[in-house]
Amino acid sequence: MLLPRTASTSASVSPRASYTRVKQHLKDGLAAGRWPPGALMPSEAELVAAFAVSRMTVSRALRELQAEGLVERTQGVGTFAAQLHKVASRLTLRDVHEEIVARGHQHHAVVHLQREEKAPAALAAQLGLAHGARVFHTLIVHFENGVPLQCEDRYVNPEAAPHYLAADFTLTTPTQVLFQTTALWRAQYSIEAARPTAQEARLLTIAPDAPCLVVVRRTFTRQAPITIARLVHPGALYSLHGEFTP
Amino acid sequence: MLLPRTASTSASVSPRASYTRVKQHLKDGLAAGRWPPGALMPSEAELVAAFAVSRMTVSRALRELQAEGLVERTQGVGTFAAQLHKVASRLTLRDVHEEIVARGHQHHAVVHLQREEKAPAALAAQLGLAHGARVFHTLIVHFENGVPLQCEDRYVNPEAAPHYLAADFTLTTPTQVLFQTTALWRAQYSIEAARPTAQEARLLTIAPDAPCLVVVRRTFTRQAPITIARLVHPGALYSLHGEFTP
DNA sequence: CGATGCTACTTGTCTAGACAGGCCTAGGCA
DNA sequence: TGCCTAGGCCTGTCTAGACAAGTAGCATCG
Repeated sequence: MLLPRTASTSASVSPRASYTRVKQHLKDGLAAGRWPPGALMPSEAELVAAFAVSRMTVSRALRELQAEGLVERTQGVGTFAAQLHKVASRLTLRDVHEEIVARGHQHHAVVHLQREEKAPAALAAQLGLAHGARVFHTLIVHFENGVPLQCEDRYVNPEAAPHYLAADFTLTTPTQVLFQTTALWRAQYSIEAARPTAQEARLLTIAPDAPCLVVVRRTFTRQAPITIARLVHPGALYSLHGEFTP
Repeated sequence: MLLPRTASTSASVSPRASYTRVKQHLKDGLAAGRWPPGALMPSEAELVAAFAVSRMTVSRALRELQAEGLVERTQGVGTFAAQLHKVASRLTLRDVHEEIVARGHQHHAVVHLQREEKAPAALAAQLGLAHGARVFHTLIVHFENGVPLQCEDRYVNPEAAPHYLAADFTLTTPTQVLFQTTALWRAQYSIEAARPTAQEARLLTIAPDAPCLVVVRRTFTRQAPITIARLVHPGALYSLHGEFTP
């Protein structure tokens, strides 16, 4: 059976993959408001007839739209246009070093602390360690083109990354070291605005009452916590950006 | 051909869907570090033999792992374990009202401004309007259990949502109105820490130098901008949270 | 009138093939 | 030695069917 190659709907490029054509047709309709949120969309059988392709092909197109959050499907009932705002905004956090390099700028780091400590009670509990256990502690300031951009205060579970302290953090970043040596399973984080501590203000050379963007990130293997990091950025210099397209 | 139903790998529940079993087996291996980032993973043919399923089935499993960012695939070469930190953290922004209700708290809003204005030059440019065109402007403070949580300063393109001003924003939120009446195509936003303006500090009843979390969000249909919103939250009360699991 | 079962329609999963096209390497040829 | 081609392996896409399982409406039976 020959491909129809009709380029029926949008006059733009028609990718050769059939499932892509079906997806694009449905996306176009959704963007044009042809199916308002909650409306019943064409069934697989109807799309099979309309596009002259096999059911596996339209099934794949619909399944991918479902994974992207654009449609909702219920077995025995049908496919429905989704409530878009539920997925409207997603944000990706990256490693500082990567971020700075991606902007084409220079990155360097100053290590203020790199040692083993006895964990305070609260921290030990968060890292799932025994009371009074020992933890690795690093305090590093990251610079973009010579300007302090991030103060990284990090505690690491020695069981998860026994050789963490051996790394040279002027050449690599804690994130890179930890991702190479541990198998990440789960990550949690919070983002908030706050004043820096006195020490952080000094290290970042900012005023003590300057607003800062504080990201606290916790990562875990499947069994145990790996690390807790507090990342403080001067509010005047740093912002997180994100974008979303269906 | 009968299903093997061997429950070979993990002793946990074995979902009946074959592609899920294949996926889970590979996820387990990745979580256990069997394939460090960049390592070559089993080919489709090997998995077909190992699981006694068809190639479409393992292909689906691998394609979904790729979509989740856990593996990278190259035609003619093979499938490789991904560098996890690139996808490690995603964050979802939600509508204030939904967020407060989801916490089981009371939400109410006070409308300080709801009118048509002549757009300043910079704003008109951002909304893709002619110089001196008219825009809709609302200024609303959202309360959680009586405490001011968000100051929402929003400009709306009248062409995208002609009836925006007719809504009663003590009963609904601008986000809800706009999502019901427009077809969203693209959203952009930035998050940063900053001081509030004098007016914002007064409306939120916080100190003028209190750190605030400021989210600026722009949304677009395929043709034109819909709205620009500045959402200001007291840093002491508000934080964004996110989680990631493979 | 109410409960029950039948039926049509829907999505979910799976198979056993097929062809296309990218990548790499071994072997042949100049 | 250097180039070049032919396989072999890999992923990417697709087909025409099949059975499973969930839903909703309708007809029938008690």
